[in-house]
Amino acid sequence: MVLGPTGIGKTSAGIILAKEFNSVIISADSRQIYKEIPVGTAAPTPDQQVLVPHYLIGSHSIHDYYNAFEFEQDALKLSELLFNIHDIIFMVGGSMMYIDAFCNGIDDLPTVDDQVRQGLMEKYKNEGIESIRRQLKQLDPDFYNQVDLKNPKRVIHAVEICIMTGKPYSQLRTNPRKNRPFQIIKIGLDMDRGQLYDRINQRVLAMMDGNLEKEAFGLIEHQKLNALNTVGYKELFEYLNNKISKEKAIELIQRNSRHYAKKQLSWFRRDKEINWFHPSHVKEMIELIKTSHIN
RNA sequence: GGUACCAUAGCUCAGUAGGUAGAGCAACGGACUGAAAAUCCGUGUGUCCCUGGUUCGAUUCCAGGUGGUACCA
Repeated sequence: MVLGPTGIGKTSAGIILAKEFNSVIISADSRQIYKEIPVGTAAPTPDQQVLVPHYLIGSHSIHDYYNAFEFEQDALKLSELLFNIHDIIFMVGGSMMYIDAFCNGIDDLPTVDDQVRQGLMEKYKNEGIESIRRQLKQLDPDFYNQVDLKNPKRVIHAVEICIMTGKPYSQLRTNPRKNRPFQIIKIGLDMDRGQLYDRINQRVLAMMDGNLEKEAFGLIEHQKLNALNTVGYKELFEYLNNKISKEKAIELIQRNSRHYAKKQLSWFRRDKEINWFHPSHVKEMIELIKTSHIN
């Protein structure tokens, strides 16, 4: 498992490692999985994918419904197949919740019906969060006491699950720690924060020199899709809708990418199983894999 | 060279009728169970340019210095 903040160089480090072990890569990236947005997500290029076979890159459409549970299922199925051929396989990505679902498992909850979600969204818009909170307090007082009541998504989702199952959401949250039939070695990539931010800022400029604007322009009719509520696209849609200048959009993409990197580091920091490396220290990573790998 | 104005947080700037200071942005820290590149919460981080003077006390007043800007030469 190679993880780390956006822009740190997971893709190239992962390719070097996978080549070294003559192996393959399963991506753990909630946005590179969509085939329509390779530029803004800095997905591995066709050239890179020739060097090492990649899975779950561009395998889905922005119109598909996808989530962490489905990722867990897809990635587990793939790994089962691939372990028949390879002794070691690599997972490379930075989507925290996807990685967590793959490593530790995630509760099997029903997919939320579109009508239920739409109905609650309407209620939220018209009556405000307080009304959803009251509903949650009634349906699941336990969860009401532990949830972040200021976070609409959390509150709404809990109510959704209560409605879908007819049971309190808190009863369905078992916080699983599933055992996997394979060993997981976690390699985290990190570097000086200022250098990382420089890399991120420059990568955004490189994307703009590339085809990011064209990519976003081509998707403008789908701008409401969740898959496009993504750094790089939401800002460009603002620009293409004449809400902000192009320069402002670029600044915002850079800033939001930095914020995202910080958030990823904040999440990964509390996982004590992660072995941290500078992205250039590939030899040390190989050494770690060789010494900790149990046949 | 002369005159005027300015110098406070990473940046742009407020302010203190003399009691060591605060906004916006940036930054930093955190939460996280099917939307997660999402969503949400928290935190001022400071030789108030330097050296003297007045004062119980100076970032604030005074003098000189340094740097910047504008105008005049």
